[in-house]
Parts: sequence; C-alpha cells; structure tokens
Amino acid sequence: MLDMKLLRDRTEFVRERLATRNAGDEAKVTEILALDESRRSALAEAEQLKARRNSASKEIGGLIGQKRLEEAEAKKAEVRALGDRITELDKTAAQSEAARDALLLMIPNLPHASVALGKDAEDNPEIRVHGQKASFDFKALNHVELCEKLKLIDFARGAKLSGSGFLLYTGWGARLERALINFLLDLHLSEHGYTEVAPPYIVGEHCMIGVGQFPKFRDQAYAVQEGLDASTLGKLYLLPTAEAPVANIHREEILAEKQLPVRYCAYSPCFRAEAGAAGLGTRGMIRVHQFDKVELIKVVHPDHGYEELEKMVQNAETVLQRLGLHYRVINLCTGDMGFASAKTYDIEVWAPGQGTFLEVSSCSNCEDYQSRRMNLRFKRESDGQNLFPHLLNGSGTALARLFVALVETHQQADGSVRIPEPLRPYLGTDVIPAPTQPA
RNA sequence: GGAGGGGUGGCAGAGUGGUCUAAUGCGGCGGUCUUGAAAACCGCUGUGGGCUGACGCUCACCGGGGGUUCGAAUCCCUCCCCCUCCGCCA
Repeated sequence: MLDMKLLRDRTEFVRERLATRNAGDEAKVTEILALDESRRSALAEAEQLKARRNSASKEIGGLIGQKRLEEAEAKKAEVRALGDRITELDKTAAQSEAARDALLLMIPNLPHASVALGKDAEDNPEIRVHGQKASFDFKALNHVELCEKLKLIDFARGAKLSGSGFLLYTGWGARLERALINFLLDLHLSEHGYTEVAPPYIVGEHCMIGVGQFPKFRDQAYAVQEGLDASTLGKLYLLPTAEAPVANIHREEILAEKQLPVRYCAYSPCFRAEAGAAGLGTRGMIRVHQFDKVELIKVVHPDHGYEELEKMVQNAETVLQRLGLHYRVINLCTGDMGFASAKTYDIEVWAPGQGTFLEVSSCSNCEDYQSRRMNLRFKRESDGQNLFPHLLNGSGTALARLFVALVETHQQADGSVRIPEPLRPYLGTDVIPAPTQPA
C-alpha cells in the first residue's frame, strides 16, 4: 500500500501519478485523507485523556496503599467519566483507520517516473528483440497439432478429468515439462545466484493481501474448503503464483541490512480461475487454469531496486536464449501495469504456430508497496532506522507457453521436435521422435 | 479426530490486579583497565502511532481481537499458532 505520509504531504503528486494508470483511483484520495484526519484528531484527544487517566490511576493506587479509601473512591468516580469518553474516541479512531485502510488496500502502486504513459497494451514500448522469427520449408504445425501427433498432451482427457483449461501431459510431454522445470531451477540457482525454496501451494489470505492480489482480485483465485466445514472456506487459497508465498517469507520481519539482497527461486504450479477471461475454453495451452512456473523473488535495498530489476529481466531472458527462442522485451505502460508494480517488463516469446508473441515472463519492481502491506523491513546499519525494502518478482519463466514456443519453434520436417542442447541432459534425448505410425 | 501443556524483549526465563518505567541471565553495542586480547567492572540495548520548528512530550504494544476494572502481562470470552501423547494416515 501507499505511504500515508506521502499521501498527506504530497497529495497532488500522488493524484497525478495515480491518474496515469487511467483507472480512476485518484478520486479516492480525498476520502482517504478525510478518514485519516478523523483518525488522527480522535487519537490525539483520546491520548490526552489516557495520559490523565494513567496518572489518576496511579494516585488511586497510592491512596489505597495509605488506606485513604474515601479519597480513593472519589477519585475513581472522577476517572470513570474519562473512561467512557476514551472508549468513544478509541472507537472513532479505530473505525476511521479501518475504513481508511480498506480504501488504501484498493489503491494501486504509483508508476515509476521512467514508465511510459499509456492507456493499454497498444502503448507498451518495445525495449529490445532477440533472434528472429523461425521460418520453415515445410508446413509447420501449431502446438495443438504437434502435441496431439506426438502425444505430448491429451487435451480431451485433461478436460475429462477437470474441465476445460486443465492439461494432461503424457509421455514425452510430461517428461519435457519436468525437464524444463529442472533446467530453469538449475540455471537460476547455479548461474544467477538465487536460493531455491519450495513453498506451500495453498496460502493464507494474508499472503494474498501482502502481495496485492487481494482484496481487488479475490474473484480470480480458487478458494479452498477443508472437508465439509463450510466455515473454513475463504481462509486458504490455491496460489496464483509462487510470488504469493515466497514474497511473504519474511513478512513482519526486520532483516539486517547485510542480509540483503535476498534472492529466491521457486517452482510451483499456478492456479487461476481466469473468470471472464478471453481465450479460455478454446483448445490449447495458451490460457489454462493450472500451469507450472519457476518464479524469481528478490528483497533488495531501495537504492538497488532498479538495477536488480534489470538483472532479473536478463535472468529470464537467458532462459529463452539458451532454448534458442525468439523473443522481445516490452515495458508495460502506466495503463497496462499490474496493481502492485511500479515498473514492469514483460518478455514475450515468439510462437510460430500461433503467429504471435506470448507472454512468458513478467518482471516487476513493486518498490515498497508490498513490503508495506506485509510490514517487511530492514534495519539500516548507519543509523538503526527501519526501512521498507524493494520487493521484486519475475517469472523465470512460465512453462505452458514456453512449452508451446519450444515445440513450435523446434519442430522438424519429419514431425519430430529437436531439443535445444542445454535441455538435452535433462530430457535424456536430442529429439522427441516423430510418431512411428500415423496418428 | 481425542486428551493434555504452552505462547512474555534478539535468545533463555521470572512475573497471577497498583513504584511493571517487565526481574535475572545470556547475547549485542559503547566505555574503563591493557602493548593487544581475554577476564572484570560501568553504561546502553524493542516496535509502531500522535503532537512539536526543534530539544522533547505522550499513547499503545507481553500471540491476535473483544470484555471486566479507576487501573490488566496478570481476571473473563473468543480466535490463531506451537509442543507432547493417543487414534488415523502418504
């Protein structure tokens, strides 16, 4: 969430920055400030009264000690009235604070000054391109055709098991998925300096609030219920991304400055309800309810947030380079950026069979927006101050779409799929063989 | 699922209604002593909020929330978490 002090001291700046998102959030600022003012005035009065009550109570204790009971009783009656007023003021302050915070949680992060102004994805500037579109001297297939011919994925039975949007990987397909996961993890651990973590796949609501998924995007999550106990529904959720648990690892902690930067890498499946999303219900792997992802998370000193973001994007790009894939990096404009992010790079990989670029990674610096929400701080060594670190997250990368780009790009005239050299040790083959008999 | 025990500062651990401004120990930081170090001794050592130009003043926090009381770490209610044993189980 945003810093309340910033909202008070630089109100116009906050309004202007919010307005660049074109989401109308700047309109809520006035109400937040009013609630904050109400909170503070009630608090100031309540605390004065509490100070008086505290000293009076001490006197009462003294009087009782000296057996001056009548005086003590008189004093008690006097202080009792204070208590009622304090209760009232405390209530006002608490209500104002709760209302203020509820609004504050719905306000997105401020876009960084370097982010291009824009309305939607049309306005996202392209930062760089790597490689070029694959060309084929035979009739290239799309991933659905390839997966069916090579029996990598059984779309029909996936749907039979869990409905549309769920995949059943089979044979070489299942092995390829597993090989990719291991390849990605090993790459980031051994070459990019991340520490592997394996988080729970079901997380508490507070984790979802911490990273900014909730309260705004509650409708996109799968809620879990324990057995038949309906009262447990809404306490735990299937994770939409490993960011939810991993970014929260140090929530409510005060880290030592020398512990920074913290770099975590985690594999997890990701579950997304995708309520109302376009493209779901069609066959294929582009948009599904469950997909695998290797996620990168960093907790860094605010001075290094943006250089660490650049490194993170490069870490994700390395994946695509090693796999011989064509991609481009774009910078999300103010209107297209995610809720918690101050600056986001998307990496889109070329999928020849689709004839489009597919988003396989999104790397964001959320600055102190999430660390405020989860009250994660570090102690600055020079003066002992507790500061909010920058929290970064990035896909390194998402797997289903990577799978698509991989098989579509490296398909061969004979119907087989050539495996890029770095992946071969993981898959145990140079090539996913063409079917021996026509499907 | 059943029974029991617990949650207090960085850690350990006292405190069961009023100098708790939380004992004591350990750790950490600073100092004295020393050529240096150790030991010893002395001092300091949590978080957040509000008010203030500032020195500073003040409020809250003993797992979370609520209550009783002039006054709560302490009593009551409720939720969460941890531990032990039993049952079931990959």
